[in-house]
Amino acid sequence: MPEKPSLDGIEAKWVDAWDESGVYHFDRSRSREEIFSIDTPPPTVSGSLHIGHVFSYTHTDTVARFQRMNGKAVFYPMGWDDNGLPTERRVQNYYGVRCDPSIAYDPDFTPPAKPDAKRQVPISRRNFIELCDRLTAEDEKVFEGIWRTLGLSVDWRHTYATIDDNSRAAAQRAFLRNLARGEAYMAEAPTLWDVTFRTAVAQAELEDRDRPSAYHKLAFHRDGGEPVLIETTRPELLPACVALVANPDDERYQPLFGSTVRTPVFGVEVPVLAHRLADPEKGSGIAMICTFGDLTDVTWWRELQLPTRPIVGWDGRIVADPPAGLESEAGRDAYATLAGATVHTARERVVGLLRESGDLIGEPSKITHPVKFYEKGDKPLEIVTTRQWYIRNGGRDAGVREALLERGRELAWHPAHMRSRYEHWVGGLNGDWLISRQRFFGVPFPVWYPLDAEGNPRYDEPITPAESALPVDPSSEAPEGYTEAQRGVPGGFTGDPDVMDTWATSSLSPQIAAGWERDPDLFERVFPMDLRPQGQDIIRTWLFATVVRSHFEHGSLPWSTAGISGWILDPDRKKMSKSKGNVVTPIDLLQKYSSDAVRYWAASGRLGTDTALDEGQMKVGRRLAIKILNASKFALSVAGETSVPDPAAVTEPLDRSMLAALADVVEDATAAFEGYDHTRALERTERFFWDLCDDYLELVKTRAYDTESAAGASARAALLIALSALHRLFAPFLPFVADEVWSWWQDGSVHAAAWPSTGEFRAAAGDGDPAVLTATAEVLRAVRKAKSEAKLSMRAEVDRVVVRGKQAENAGLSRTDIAAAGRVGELGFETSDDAELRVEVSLPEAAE
RNA sequence: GGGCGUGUAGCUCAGUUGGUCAGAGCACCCGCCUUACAAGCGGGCGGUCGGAGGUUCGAGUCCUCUCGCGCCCA
Repeated sequence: MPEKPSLDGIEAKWVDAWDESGVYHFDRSRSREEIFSIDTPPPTVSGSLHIGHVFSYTHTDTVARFQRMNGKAVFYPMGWDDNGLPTERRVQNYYGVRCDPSIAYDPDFTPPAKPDAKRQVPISRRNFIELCDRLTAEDEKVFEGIWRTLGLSVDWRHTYATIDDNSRAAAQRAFLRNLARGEAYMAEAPTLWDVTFRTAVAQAELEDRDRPSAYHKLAFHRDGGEPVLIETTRPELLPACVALVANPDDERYQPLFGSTVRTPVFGVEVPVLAHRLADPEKGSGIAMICTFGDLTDVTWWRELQLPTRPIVGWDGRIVADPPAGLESEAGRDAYATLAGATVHTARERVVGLLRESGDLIGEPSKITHPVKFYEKGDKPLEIVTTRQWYIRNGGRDAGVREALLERGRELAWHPAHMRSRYEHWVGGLNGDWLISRQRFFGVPFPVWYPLDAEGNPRYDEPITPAESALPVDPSSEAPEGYTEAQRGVPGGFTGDPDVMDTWATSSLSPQIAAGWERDPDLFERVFPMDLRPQGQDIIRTWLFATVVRSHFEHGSLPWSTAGISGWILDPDRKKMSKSKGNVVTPIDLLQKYSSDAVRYWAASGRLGTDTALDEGQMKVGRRLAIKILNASKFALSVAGETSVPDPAAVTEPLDRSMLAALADVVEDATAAFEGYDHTRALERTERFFWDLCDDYLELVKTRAYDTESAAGASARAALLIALSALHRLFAPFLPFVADEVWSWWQDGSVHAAAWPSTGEFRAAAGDGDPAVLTATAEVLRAVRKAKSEAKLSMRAEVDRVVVRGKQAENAGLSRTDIAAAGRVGELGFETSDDAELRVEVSLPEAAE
């Protein structure tokens, strides 16, 4: 026990000690009932950890530590999400390379010594992935160091990365099984498309942003009648117009239904149709349908069975050839002026053409409206018809949707109201999950296509590998029965060029961590997992996708409980996010206040509750940690460092009272943890501890020094029992200081000790009544108050104290302690019917 | 526009199923070197619970409306 306990260096000391002792190692010999498994969120390693990570990962760690002490073997792995676009960018910049899937693998490749971002060296996908592996391995070390410093009780032998061999194999295996069962399919369909990244994006990655735009009023012509006026924000899509549409109940347009009109400038004849989604209140009540301006166009196109006349290409530019149906010479000439232009330029040109022809009615009226963006993109999404892979998710199938909603109801949510986010998302899906991305760094689809005699891929006859061959890279490996020489030649084969969406891999995190099909023994023991901790922002993505995969593959939930952490708000109560630039990194805070202190702040935030970054709370945590050091040192120095206190020695009513109160705290804290309310467990423990220091410790100080009497032995035994409980109760929250003080008088780590059981303390408390301590402390407080008001030292003598009221008897049970702690000469107790305890304090004449 | 959440002392937050529920910590003020802790200890000031109705013997605690804030979805 140190002379002057301190928090300095406590993190390094215990991080090393825990690593050496392996106290957090998962014991895989235990059966499923004795295991608590956690599907830890894999943080994105291409970014940096921020204080929000510390917040939610601390929540999980308190649960892990509680469960471990509660007798469970805790399976607590850590993953790194290095798969996807953010890493792709980071590797490009870091090494000065870029991925070109057409290049062959070079086993001897070394990256440029001096990376030049402007002259990136093209390399094969396999080389690129190797660099990703190399860089992320370094990044992961940094992350692991921070997590260890924070005190996460992860078993560092169980880590995975979403791009490593096991993850790629798992993602490909799951996909092949989805494919075999018909849960995955390829389709050529209108797809939301980011023109910057030139990739498809999924519904879950969309984001609405308000953008300035303008309604343009256009005149469509018809033979022998007034022109039909429509309003559109996208006049450049006029050549892609396939119909006009109005609401079937709209009397203004009923006469036109079934007739045709001609588009201005381009002179294409299109039908006027009726559809319920046409809003009579919007604009003129009649709209043009283009292929494709927005998702409503896609609905109309599908339901009204309209032709496809796309004009926007993968690069976001107007394609060279005019669409079918645009046949007039004037129309083709007009179109020629648009070919190759960006959407923006095309709009200006079409408006110009409309002005010339007189078909633009009035001036465009400016508006602001929400436009769909890829969440990582900065140009509006276009809709392009492409061939993509999908996984069914209930977006087009009521049966699957209902089954997934039922899974959501099976899951225990903390807090419970988070379930509604899941339900709304699942209920609002409007299509299946698009999982293919036209990117390089990700898990490739394990699929090849035979080429016919003309060299065209036979998409309907995909070639798949055996599961034992996984992971495969179809861009650098030939399928079974083919040689590399047959790649890309007629009669040969071609690899699927796409990679899977990151979520298609991370949605398998429980399977990846649990050794699905790789370590069946482990899988049996930990899956389905107990807890999925995560943020509320990714319920619709990560949580939902994980449920989908598990539902199809295992016919079960992937875990029984979801614990959803809230946001971290900056001091101005704004959500902390990279894009807002208000992100705080944790390192400085950990150093300034200590890891325990930062954890204290984090643990003060309940699941699902947004919490402000509050250094004041960290200060409080630091003080608590220091107080635990000091109080423990004091108690141990008075009571001796006997590691096995004798409950039978606790005979004094005050001591038994304290232990009875402690038993209540243990009961409460245990129940709170079991209900995923870690904050309540902390609050109860902390409250008890401060009261113990302020009142009980002061009351028994003198008595505890008395080594002659049974009363002294009673105090010392009670102190040790309380200390033993408190060290363990604080362990999930303040693991460093808890193990430090535990080590002063106990063998082994507190983190391997048994969680305090209520019975243990009820037995020691015997007939103890918490009211005794409460009443006694109240008397002591009254004495202090009198001294404080008289501006006296707490050591000042008191002539006489008289206590009256119902509780006087309780307080009287510890009269010698009151006399000693308050330095009271004469002490009188009068039990009366007064509910209130009244304390009269007579100070020496001189002081009054 | 819809959904979910939230609004309690200057600040950060507790307040189970309606009846000592008006609390804690921080901050502030006044004291105290009391041999575990002065990065300590003791004491005190401070809000009628966003607003308006309603149910009830009784409502931060239930209902309705309303205002503000956050997030998600349109």
